[in-house]
Amino acid sequence: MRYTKIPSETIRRLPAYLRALIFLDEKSREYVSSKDFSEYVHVKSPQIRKDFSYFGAFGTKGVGYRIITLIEQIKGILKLEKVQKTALIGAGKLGTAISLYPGFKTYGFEITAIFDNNNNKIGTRIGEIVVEDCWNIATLSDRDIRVAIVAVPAQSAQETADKLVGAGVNGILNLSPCYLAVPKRVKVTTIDIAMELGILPYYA
Amino acid sequence: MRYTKIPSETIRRLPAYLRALIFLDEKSREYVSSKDFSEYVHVKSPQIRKDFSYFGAFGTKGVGYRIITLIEQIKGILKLEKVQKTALIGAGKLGTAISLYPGFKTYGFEITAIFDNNNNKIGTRIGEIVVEDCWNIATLSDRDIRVAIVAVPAQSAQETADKLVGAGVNGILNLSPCYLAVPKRVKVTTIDIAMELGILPYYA
DNA sequence: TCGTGTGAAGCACTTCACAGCT
DNA sequence: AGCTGTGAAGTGCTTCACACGA
Repeated sequence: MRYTKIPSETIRRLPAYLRALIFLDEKSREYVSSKDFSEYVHVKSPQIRKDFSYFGAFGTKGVGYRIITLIEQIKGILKLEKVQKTALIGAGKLGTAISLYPGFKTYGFEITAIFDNNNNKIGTRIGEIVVEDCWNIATLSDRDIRVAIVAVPAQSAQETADKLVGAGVNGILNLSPCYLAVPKRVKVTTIDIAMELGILPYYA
Repeated sequence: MRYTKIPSETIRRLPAYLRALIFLDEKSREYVSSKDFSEYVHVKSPQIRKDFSYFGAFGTKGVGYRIITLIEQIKGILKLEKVQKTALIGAGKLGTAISLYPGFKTYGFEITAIFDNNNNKIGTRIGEIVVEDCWNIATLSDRDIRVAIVAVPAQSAQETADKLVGAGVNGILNLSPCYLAVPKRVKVTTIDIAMELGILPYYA
């Protein structure tokens, strides 16, 4: 099956797989079977085997999958082998919280630039990074930054996205509760915390 | 089709539909056609009609759907008619940012209690709410709070979830990068910002 | 014996296309 | 003429079940 297109649903599961695999690797485990792994990621075992089979067979029958090999494979598919420099736009409460969140390096992301509109914030430090004026976003193309996190108020989100697109960014994680219009070459993922809350009462 | 089970994929789209409908309502629009609405929510028009048909036919042929009626229908299905009191656990940077986020009331959520472990934070105010000790989580059952947002470090997330479950909470929005084990009656939605970033390079 | 790898079957959601109402 | 509502067809993901290898 190595040459078959990987289903998008499989791709969606890969980051969760990766997180669990890194966790297992840190526990010094060498192999994991699809049945055991199922407990960690809450995906049924035939699904896991099917998913792994899409990127080539390399499990050992009777034993399971080698964890380091899986990590390498998944990082390869998701293009996370090398560190991805990431920009953060918005140095408000949410932006600051995010910039200090340690989980990014699990996936190879590193926030290397922070931008804000507010003159009171420009020039201050968050962690070790000096907050820059949003007009500097245009310089991202020269700084090898292709991924950005947008944590600005909804009314300035589209304007920010336009600047990012102009600077050659091709992946945006949007934390504003609004849709962003971007060219097809740019992938946007929007997380609206309030909207995610919205489905809970239905299931309760 | 009124009596058919609504597909879970349709349910997932409803919060986004609701957000767009409220936006249109605020613009004083009365009707919207599936074709127009498609532009706002980026779902194809036959899909929108299908989705709406699951909760009973009430569009007007040649005209479209009455926006207020749609809002009522969707709020009814998602059980968002009345205000949902919501607890926030974790008064750190992320928790504070969330508590000040104005978007919750769009969906009828209102944060009415905040908890933290840190003695320096207990007793202080965030907005108008006094931060309580986490041991008080047990009192939620008497306070008509059934939904909670978990914004604590990963290592204390499971412990927090256990307390919430014990207090009768049946919906948890988990912002920690870890899986929470809960009884079947409890619905958990986990948002891991770093993990969401993880799929961007693949598409870029 | 245990666990992978995979064709085939099953299932669920999406898209189509058009009848029918306004 | 315009747009809804919906069976039917299409599509793609999930699950099954078992042959095969360690």
